[in-house]
Amino acid sequence: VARKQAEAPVKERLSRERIVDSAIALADAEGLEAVTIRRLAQDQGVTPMALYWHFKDKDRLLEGISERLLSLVVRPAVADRSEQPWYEELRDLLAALLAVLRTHPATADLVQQRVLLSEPGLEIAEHALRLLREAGFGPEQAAQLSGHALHSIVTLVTNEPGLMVGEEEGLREERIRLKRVTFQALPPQRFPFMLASADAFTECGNEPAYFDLGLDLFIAGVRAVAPTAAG
Amino acid sequence: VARKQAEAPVKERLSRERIVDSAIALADAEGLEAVTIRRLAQDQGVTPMALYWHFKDKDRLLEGISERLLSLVVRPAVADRSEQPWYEELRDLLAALLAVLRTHPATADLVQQRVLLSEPGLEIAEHALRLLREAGFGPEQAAQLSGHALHSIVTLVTNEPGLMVGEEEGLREERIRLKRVTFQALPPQRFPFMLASADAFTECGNEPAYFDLGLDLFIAGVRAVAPTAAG
DNA sequence: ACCTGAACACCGTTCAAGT
DNA sequence: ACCTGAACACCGTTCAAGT
Repeated sequence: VARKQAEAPVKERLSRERIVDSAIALADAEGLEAVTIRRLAQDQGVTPMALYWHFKDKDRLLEGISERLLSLVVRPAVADRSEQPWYEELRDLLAALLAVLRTHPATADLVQQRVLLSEPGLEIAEHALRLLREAGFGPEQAAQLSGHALHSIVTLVTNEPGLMVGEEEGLREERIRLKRVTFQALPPQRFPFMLASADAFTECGNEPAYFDLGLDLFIAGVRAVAPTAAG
Repeated sequence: VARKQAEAPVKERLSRERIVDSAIALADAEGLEAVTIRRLAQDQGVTPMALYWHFKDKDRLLEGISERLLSLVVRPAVADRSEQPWYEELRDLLAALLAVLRTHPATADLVQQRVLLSEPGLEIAEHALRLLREAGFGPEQAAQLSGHALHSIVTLVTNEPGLMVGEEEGLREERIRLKRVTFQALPPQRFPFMLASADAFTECGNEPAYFDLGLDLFIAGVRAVAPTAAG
């Protein structure tokens, strides 16, 4: 049997799994725009066209990434309704998704656009729909709200202030400083509230509070527009 | 003075305004991915590098598009608080933004990422912040919620079911039909709720209701998490 | 001030061919 | 079954040069 090489470009066999693995790692390290067919091939020590044997085209590869990440989501168990209302289970479901996406922020947008194209994504959607129907929403509203739920989570991850995936070491502080300076240069009489919030736009002071407010906002909204008094 | 040509590639002078005009028109017609430096140059009957005189790089051009669209937003007048609560004015503000973005759905994501980089964008943000502060939120929460507000609007526009920018004439029906078939092929015992919502995922039955629910959801959420009893 | 020409370093993808 | 080589039609961008 072939011995595993010690150094960088490990040359086992290529496979869908290996490609998706390295694609996610690359996105985490350098951002989604670094994930190109040619770059992945290079990292695997292989010709770009080799990837086309395993994926029809780049879009299918991105689908593969999305599927993998969604499969990592640990959905909450179906709760006993006498112990936990629908909106708490919904919050747990969204929190589970949030936990995965926070680990791979660069891929969040990717996942969002492809949830309904993979089994694990469909299962999450089905779960959300079930809870929303329980809340009294019709099929159309439940569909729309499940989409908004997903999008709220993605927004939280991708728009966290001060976060920027695939950034050079040490550049972060400089970028934040520069952004802060830009904001503070705004005319105070015209933009007093922007100035007051300048810090909050440039850096996330309190991560747990940030994510909690995001989840609360969505859950509170759904409960408020829910038809049943149960909400 | 030079007479205006009747036929397609109108050859007046190039300018930032003309470039932005044609970029928006192109995005509307064929989607944002069609908006390339080279394509824009070709449509203007000019060399690609000609554009670099007017814009430092493509990112600045996209900023120009964003600024233009945000300048089209007609913000509501500052209301008398005894007649209109803060959340109604906020809803009007978001509805004004929504109206513009619905006209150019392909550019919605673009605008979202660049609001704080243009004067008109900053004015909209300032307006939203003022209302949120009135509601009792602190600078950090107001900043975060203004971001969510914007993102909710963009989501509504870009994720409207059945909508897809820059699509060939007549391909829409075929694509929707195919999507519907895919959904209906799901195993009914595992995805009963997905099946029940299949139509809602593929096509928007009721546009006004769709947009109203989206706005209601956000406004209700903000009111619910607002610190003051006034909400 | 405004635009061109030629070149560079990238993309995704096809197609025929190798083993 | 799995991968390579060569080619095509695209990108954004730089740099020197023209008028």
